[in-house]
Amino acid sequence: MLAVQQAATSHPMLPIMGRQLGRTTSGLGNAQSELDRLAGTVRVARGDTICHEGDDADVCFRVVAGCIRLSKLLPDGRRHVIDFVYPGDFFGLVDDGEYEATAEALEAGIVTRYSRRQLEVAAERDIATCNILRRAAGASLAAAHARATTLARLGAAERLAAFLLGLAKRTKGATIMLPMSRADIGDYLGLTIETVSRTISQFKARGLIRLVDTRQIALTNRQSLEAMAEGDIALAA
Amino acid sequence: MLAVQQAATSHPMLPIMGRQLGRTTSGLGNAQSELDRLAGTVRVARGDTICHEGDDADVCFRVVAGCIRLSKLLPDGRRHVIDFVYPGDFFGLVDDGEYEATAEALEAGIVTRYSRRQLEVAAERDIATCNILRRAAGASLAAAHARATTLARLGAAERLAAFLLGLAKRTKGATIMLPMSRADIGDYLGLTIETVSRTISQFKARGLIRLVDTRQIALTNRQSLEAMAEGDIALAA
DNA sequence: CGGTTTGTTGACATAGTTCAAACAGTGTGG
DNA sequence: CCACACTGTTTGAACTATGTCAACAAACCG
Repeated sequence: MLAVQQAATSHPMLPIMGRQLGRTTSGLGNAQSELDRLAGTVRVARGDTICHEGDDADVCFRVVAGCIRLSKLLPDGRRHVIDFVYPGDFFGLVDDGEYEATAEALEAGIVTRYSRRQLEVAAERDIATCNILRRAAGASLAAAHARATTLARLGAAERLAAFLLGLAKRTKGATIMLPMSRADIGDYLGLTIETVSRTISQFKARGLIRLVDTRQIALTNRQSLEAMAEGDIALAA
Repeated sequence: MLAVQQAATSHPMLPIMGRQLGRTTSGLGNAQSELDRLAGTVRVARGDTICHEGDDADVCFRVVAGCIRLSKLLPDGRRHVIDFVYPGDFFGLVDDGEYEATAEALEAGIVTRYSRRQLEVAAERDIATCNILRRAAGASLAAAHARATTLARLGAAERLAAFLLGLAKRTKGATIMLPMSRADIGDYLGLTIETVSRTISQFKARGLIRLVDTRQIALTNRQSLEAMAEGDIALAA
C-alpha cells in the first residue's frame, strides 16, 4: 500500500512510458550521473500501486528490481495491459501531465523515482539527458509498433509464443518465471484467460514447453516457438 | 517512381517513426530553423515508394502535403499498416539504421527530407532540436499505445468508428476523404477487407454515416460513433 | 482446515474470416 | 464511343478461432 504519490507542481510534457533502454544499460554515457542526481529510491511490495492512471504525473520511474505491470482501464471495464516493465526500463508518463496507465508491482522490487519537473528541466538544459530520454522514447516506440503488429495480425498461439520468447530473453535461467497471472497475460495479448490457458496446455501437449509449475515454464522446443512467432518483429532485437 | 533513396554513411540511433507533433505545429519554437536548415523538399506522386522496409535509413521525412502509408510485411506475406501519416507528421526510422516500414504515397504530396546523420548530429549538439525530437517521439509513443489498446480490446465496429473519428479530426470539411483503400484500412485495423466493407455498410444502414462515394464519407451521427469508439484513447486528444 | 483466488477444461455461441460471386468505377484500344 | 479488362468494393454463405458460460481442480491464505 506504499504511497509513491504526488507532491508538488506539474509540468508540461515529458514523454516517457514503457520499456526503454531495455537490457542495454549502455548509451547512458556520462549523463547517467545527471539522472542519478535526481533519483530517489523506493521499495515496493507485491501488489503495490506505484501510480494510478489519470493522476497528476509529478514523478516518473525506473525499475531497478522486480516486475511492474502497466495497465489501462477502458470505460466499460475491459482492461488492457500495456506492458510489463523490468529492471532498466523507465515508465511513468505521457503528454498532458497525467499518468497514462496504472503501475502495479507484480512482485517485491525497487524503483527509482525522478521528479518530472526536474527531469524536464534537466532535459531542456542538458543535452546528454535529453538524448538519453530521446533514445529511450525511440526504443519504446519501436517496441510499441511491434506490439501493435502482433496484436493486429497474429493468432493466439503466435502471440503466446512471441510473449514467451520475449520473456525468455529477459530471463537468465533456463526456465521462465511468470510474475503475472493468466489474466494479466490475456489482457496483455488481447486474449481471454481461457484462451491463454488452453494455448499453454496445447504447447505443453505438443512438447514445446514444460510447466515446472503454473508460474514457471521451460522452453523445450524454442525453434518451433520461434517459427510460430515469426512475424513478431520484437524478436529481432 | 521517384527515387528518394540512400546516399551516404549511416549513423546510430535517431528514433523517429510515425505520427508526431501531429496537427500541433506548435512546440517547434526557435529550433524550427535548425531543422529547416537540414531540410530538402521532395514531390511525390500517388503510389510512389518513399522508403522501403529494411533499407538503410539515411534520411528521414516529414509530410508537408498528402497522405503516406507506413506498412510492414510479415514473413508469411501478411501486411500490417502501422500508420497513415499526414502533414506535420514525421516518419522514417527506428533504431539500427534500417527503415522499420515501407512508406508509400497514397496521393500526390510533398515531403521534407532530413539527413539522419545531420539530424542526429544536430540533436546531439542542439538542445532545442533534441527536445523537439524527444517530444515528437513521446507523442508517437502515446499514439502507439492507444493503437495497441484499440487492437487488443476493441471489436470491428469499435475500431472502425475510432478510425473514422480519427480521420475526421484531421479533416477540415464535413466529409472525410479516404485516400486509402479498404485493404489498407483492414491492414491498419487488423481486419479483413470484407469486415471493413461490411461494417461500413452496417454504419450506413444504421444512419451513422453517409457515403458520398466509396472514398468519401460524411458522419451523420457522430455521437453514436463516439459512444462506440469509447475506449479508444486516441480520441481524447 | 474452510474459504477464496487462480488455473484448467469442456460445451456452446459468435464475431470475424474465408471462399466465392456479383457489381461498380476506370482506363484502354479498337 | 463502346466493349473489354482491371481493380476495388460489396454482399452472401459456410467455416473457424476465439469468446462466453460453467464446472471443477489446484494453489494460496488466513
